[in-house]
Amino acid sequence: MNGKVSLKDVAKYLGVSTALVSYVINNKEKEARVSEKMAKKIRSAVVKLNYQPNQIAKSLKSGKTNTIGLIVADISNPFFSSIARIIEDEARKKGYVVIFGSSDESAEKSQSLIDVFLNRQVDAFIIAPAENTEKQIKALQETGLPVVLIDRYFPSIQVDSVHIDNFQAAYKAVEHLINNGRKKIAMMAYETNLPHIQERKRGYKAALKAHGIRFKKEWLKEASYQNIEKDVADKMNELLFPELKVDAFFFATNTLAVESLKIINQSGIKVPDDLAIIAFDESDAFDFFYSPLSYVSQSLEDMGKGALELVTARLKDNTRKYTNLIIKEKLVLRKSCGTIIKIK
Amino acid sequence: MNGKVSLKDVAKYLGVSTALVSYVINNKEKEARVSEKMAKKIRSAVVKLNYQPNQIAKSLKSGKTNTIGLIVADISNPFFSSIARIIEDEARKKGYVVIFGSSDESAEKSQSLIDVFLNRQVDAFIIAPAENTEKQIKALQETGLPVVLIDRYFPSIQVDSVHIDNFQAAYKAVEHLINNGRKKIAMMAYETNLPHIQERKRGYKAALKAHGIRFKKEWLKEASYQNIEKDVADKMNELLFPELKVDAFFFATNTLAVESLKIINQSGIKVPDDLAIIAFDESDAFDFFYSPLSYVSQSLEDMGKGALELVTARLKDNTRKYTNLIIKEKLVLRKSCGTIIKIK
DNA sequence: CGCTGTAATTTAAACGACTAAAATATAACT
DNA sequence: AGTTATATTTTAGTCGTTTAAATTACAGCG
Repeated sequence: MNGKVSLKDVAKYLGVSTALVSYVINNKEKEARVSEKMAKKIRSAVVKLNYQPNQIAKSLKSGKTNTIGLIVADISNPFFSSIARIIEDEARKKGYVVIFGSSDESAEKSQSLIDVFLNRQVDAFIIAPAENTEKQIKALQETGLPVVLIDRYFPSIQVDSVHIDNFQAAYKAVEHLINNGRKKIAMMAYETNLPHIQERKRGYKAALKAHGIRFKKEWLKEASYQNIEKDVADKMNELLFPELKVDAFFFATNTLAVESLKIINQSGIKVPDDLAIIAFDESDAFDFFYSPLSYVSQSLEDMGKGALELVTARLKDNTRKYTNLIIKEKLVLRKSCGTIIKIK
Repeated sequence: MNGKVSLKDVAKYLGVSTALVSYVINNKEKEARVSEKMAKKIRSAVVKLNYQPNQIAKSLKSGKTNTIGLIVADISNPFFSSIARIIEDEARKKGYVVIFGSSDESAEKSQSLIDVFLNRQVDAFIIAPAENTEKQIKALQETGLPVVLIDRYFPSIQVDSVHIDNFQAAYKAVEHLINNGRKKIAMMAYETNLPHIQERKRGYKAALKAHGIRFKKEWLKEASYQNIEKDVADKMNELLFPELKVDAFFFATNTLAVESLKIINQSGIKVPDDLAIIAFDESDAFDFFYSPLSYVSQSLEDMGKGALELVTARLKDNTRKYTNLIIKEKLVLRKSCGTIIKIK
């Protein structure tokens, strides 16, 4: 049946000890002073028997599984699956395998995933943390395992992370709307205390203020992650009906944007004439919306590669100081903002 | 540092043997006749010391890793990441963890992923197989591990699989175009011998034939996966310029459709007036294209759940006969086909 | 008190690899 | 031949768990 060939089988086949075979397989012949011809014999037996080392056994001995645990909000969201793809590629290049899980923005699921991965003895974690998981992350770090946060972060704890400057990105996006002559600018965000969203809100408000626009409470709409479809519809409608109360919209994430665009599409409102739009992240929907969306683009490649680098750096030296790798964002401008109205 | 508590630690703490602790932890007190009060003592020590079993060690002993290897063409494609999400959820419910990899439609990458996963001792494979990997799949099966193919399949080998009836789905899609009065219907497919694509082509041709339309070779366009952007652009242009040579298009996958829509968007061609469209799978792009696309929808939920069921069924009984689980597809009709012209 | 039967616990081997240390073989010198 | 040095190979313990088999403890009984 399961003709799994073990080290012992190879040794038995040749009538030698397993130690010899192990040395040769791991290219330790020099240190272990294995004779040339024995090494040759072993190598050919390994090929002939098609011996494949059992990683589980190796892991037990070495304490290393060469596995990275990846936790994101939802792997089916293209933003995360694209990152996952990059992390997967980079990880494999370095001999790692990735196991993944989706937290659905729930602290409980997050903890349960962490526990499962811990029991599986992953060597490191890459996490886009959910709300209220600071303590989890802190505790996880105290196990001594490398933990790298992506996309989101917690200023309150010392931990490696990769993310953009969300304040600045939001500021620039909103400023662009203002420079295009918009004065009543709404924002759709998540109802969350996650710092990256808070920063985006802060950037939004700061841009308004810097340009002498008085922020109005009713401009800032927040949807809950668990109930996004209904929430977005309700909140959007508050601003769109009975009459359009704003002249621009800033969407804090791609999902929020996509959901909102559905409402806008049904509403008869004209983008960018009646309403200018700028969003966060990317989506096929942004390209195919009748007035292609401007958006803040984050380099997922930089994020994924950065995360892997931080992981490997810490695996090498767990005493190094924590790094917040800030990747740069980019404003991609298209039709949805209208043309720039020069401000003298 | 890594204050990992082992069975032995718990045993030492209580001054008993590891066997006792193991029995209690695994709820084998009855069979092993562990005394009530010893069981209680052990349980509380386990809690107090926060003992977490080392899955690696368990796996070595049991030969089971409770891990499923998932191989798809590209995890960043929403079609696959959505399936991955469902498989992940189902797997975790059953105590499994998922490790994944993207083959990029390359037989070599596929083999290398299989090898990596084999060495990791995964308990089962779920694979959307790449072109020319029949032998790999066959060989993999011969190891005795459960293998379930999703989305794609190989009639030439006996293996569990979950997929739609691609012939029928394509047939119905194309027939719908014909019923809407279209007569010159093109298809964009992949340049591949993968049976599911072949079936879609066969369905396309059969539908034409059944309705008395003579298939023209130049209507069937094929793009290579590796060079999709350029290929799609070139092939589309052949049919769109200098003048539009067809009145409808059938796209064999979501990616092909999205790439093609980009060309159509630039071309000034009107959908559905000049050109009717029907596609496969789903995409945000289909919803936001100015003339929302009709498409063949596959239930990814059924596919993912079905795959897990086949896996677990075979884990239970490896002698059961192979099952091809055919899930049903659904034609979602929207603007891109125009209105139905009744055929008396 | 010695015997027996059952209850409770421990021992020890095993999973498959790695590796320090011990053992043996071979060669090189007196 | 005996000694020593060097080359080569084997032994045995370990990682953390499981579990069949062996051992020990204890209660009941004549």
